[in-house]
Amino acid sequence: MQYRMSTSDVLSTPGHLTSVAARGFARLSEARLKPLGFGVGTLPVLVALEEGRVKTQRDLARFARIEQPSMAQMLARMERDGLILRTPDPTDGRSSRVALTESARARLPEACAVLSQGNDEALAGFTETEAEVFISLLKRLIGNLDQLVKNDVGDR
Amino acid sequence: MQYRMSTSDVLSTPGHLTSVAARGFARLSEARLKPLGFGVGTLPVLVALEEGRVKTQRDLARFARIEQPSMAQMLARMERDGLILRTPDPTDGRSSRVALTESARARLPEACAVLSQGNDEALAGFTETEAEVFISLLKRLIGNLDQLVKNDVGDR
DNA sequence: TATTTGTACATAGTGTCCTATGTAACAAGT
DNA sequence: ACTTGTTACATAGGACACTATGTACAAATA
Repeated sequence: MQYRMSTSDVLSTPGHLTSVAARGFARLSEARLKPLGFGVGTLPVLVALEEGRVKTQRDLARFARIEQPSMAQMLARMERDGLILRTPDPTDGRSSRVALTESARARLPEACAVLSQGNDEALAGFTETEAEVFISLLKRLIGNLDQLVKNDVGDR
Repeated sequence: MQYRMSTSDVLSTPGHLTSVAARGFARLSEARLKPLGFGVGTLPVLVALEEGRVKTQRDLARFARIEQPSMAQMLARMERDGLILRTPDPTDGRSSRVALTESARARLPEACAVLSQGNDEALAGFTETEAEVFISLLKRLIGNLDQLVKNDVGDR
């Protein structure tokens, strides 16, 4: 389309704007979750584990949409911080079963409330429809990006 | 609003979705900029410097919307990689003037084209209006987040 | 059964961003 | 001129993500 990109343009790019928005969310959530002893990246893992449907590192990574090494590192931090426990899987010698600690389980509802609250505040001034449209467009965008990344990066 | 957050909910949260989208953009751009010798985070800096209006670390940080230490680290990497040069500011002993190297300036237009192309592809299937609406909602969201972060984190 | 292929995880190294804190230079007010 | 406050940057340390690569176990196949 446009082979030239000026100062004003870069800042209005979807790529840059989503980055700014994501970092805003992260900073806010970080600040609010810290008193509860959680980090931003841990929440998807905690919620997935709470229901007990997901137990392995592989499934957690797919659920949270991060790569396997990122999840490995995340679980290491979470284990260090007493949020999870890992026990060897009896049926598969390569794998571990991940479980929430009682302490983490106890604090989780509060964290979810805080996060939910933050999302609502971030959407202040949005009508119900606007919020829905925004989410729907975001999901379509993500679908496109998934395809592009798959082709470009040569994943899987 | 809702004090309970189930497995399905977390994934549809604006916070999580923007994070996924931002990482998708980053991975894609990363892969495409790498052959040109640029990283994702460098582009805002390069574009700002190209026009010559912004020269100091402080202004670059404000422009790219990252914190000062992040920009310091970024400039260090860019200097290491031969993208920029720093010369002491004659009028202010604390500050440095940052300038593009010729090599970086030469490769910049190609990088901008690549980035612009990626943004277009990410918006595939979006009507013109949808794209505009999306950007506009994103900006409003960012405005809200800025306020929230300012209050919560206690910036400045 | 032996070999090959695939899967789950670990490790190493890096990029990008953050907060917290220190230091040196400038600017203002007394 | 001197103190005080502000500003620009540096440094330390950590979170969270990625790619690239190695290893051990499982599954499939010859």
